[in-house]
Amino acid sequence: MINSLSNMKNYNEKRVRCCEYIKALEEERRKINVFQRELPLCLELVTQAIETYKKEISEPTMENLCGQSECSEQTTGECGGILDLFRPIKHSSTSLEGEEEEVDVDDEHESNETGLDCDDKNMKSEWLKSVQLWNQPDSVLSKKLERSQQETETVVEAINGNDNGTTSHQPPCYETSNVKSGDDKSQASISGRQKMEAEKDISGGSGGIGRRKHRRCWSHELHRRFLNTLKQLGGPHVATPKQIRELMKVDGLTNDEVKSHLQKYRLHTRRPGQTIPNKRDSQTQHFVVVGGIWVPQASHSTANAATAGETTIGIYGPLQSEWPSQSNFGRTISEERSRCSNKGIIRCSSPAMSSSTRTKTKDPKLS
DNA sequence: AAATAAATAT
DNA sequence: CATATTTATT
Repeated sequence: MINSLSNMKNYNEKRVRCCEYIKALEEERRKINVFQRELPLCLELVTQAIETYKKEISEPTMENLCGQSECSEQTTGECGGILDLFRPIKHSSTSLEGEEEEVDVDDEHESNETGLDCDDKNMKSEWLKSVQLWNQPDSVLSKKLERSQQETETVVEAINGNDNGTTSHQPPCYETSNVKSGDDKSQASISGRQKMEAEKDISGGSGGIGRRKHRRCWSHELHRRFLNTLKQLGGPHVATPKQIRELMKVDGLTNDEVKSHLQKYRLHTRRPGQTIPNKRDSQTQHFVVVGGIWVPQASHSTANAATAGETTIGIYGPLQSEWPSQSNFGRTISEERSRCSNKGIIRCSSPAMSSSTRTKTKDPKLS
């Protein structure tokens, strides 16, 4: 008797929780709806989850007796139900594809990113294209929900820049808002942000205008996209910031940001490793600096390859995963420059001439 | 305190 | 648009 009673009670409780959960899920779904295009699977997942739960509470058959399964353990994460849901659906992908642009040709290489790809892999066909990538509308900071949200969040964040949740180091990503050392969630982050903005008030004084722009965080995903775009445009040296930005179709991304990133990339992107074995050609080493990098003049296609962009991997090597972790750069370039002018070495920097050459009609191939 | 990503200035 | 310099963050 008692037993059944407590069971009953138990069940009711569960039911209530389920309802709450469903509600939360629905709300969630509303939010993701915006991303319909880019996160169709997420949407689907959530939808299915909702349906499932609804079904569950509408037909209270045996589980109440068994007293376990379903929502009960949502707290501990990985509510079995949901997970189960995930599995089957997950692979179903493929359903959507198509879409307008499929900028993503690529990937021959890259993405060794251990952890985070999985999902990424599946839906990577195309992610957002006109979605707000960063500055979350801050209005709604949903954090009421646990796991399920994290799933979606993870995806978004991957793009958005903060790759927490999944693996990943902690690359210097200091977007104004979140996650520093993993503690200041929710409220803290908000106040933090506000404070920051207040402090950001450079310009000294009165106006309050002229606060510095918030830093854009180039997440892996974003960078990946950047790279792809770059590739499409024919290499870092022929691609121009504007083109890149346009091709990337990432909402909110500005020319300047792209420009800056491109600059950094160009800087970094010339790893000395392996590019110039230079052991060959023991004679005088005639070097040409092409696009800022040293290159043995001897080789036939030198300029060709370089200017043509097109997989100048030999030279720009690391178009792949990441650019050389970090090392010296920067200062060296100017030094090199000056040196070459001094020594009288031929320097044919493509960008220089390209700027004049290329105007509307970009034709890098044509030297 | 050095290193570096990003913003801004030329 | 390319580079140089400054600023901000870790």
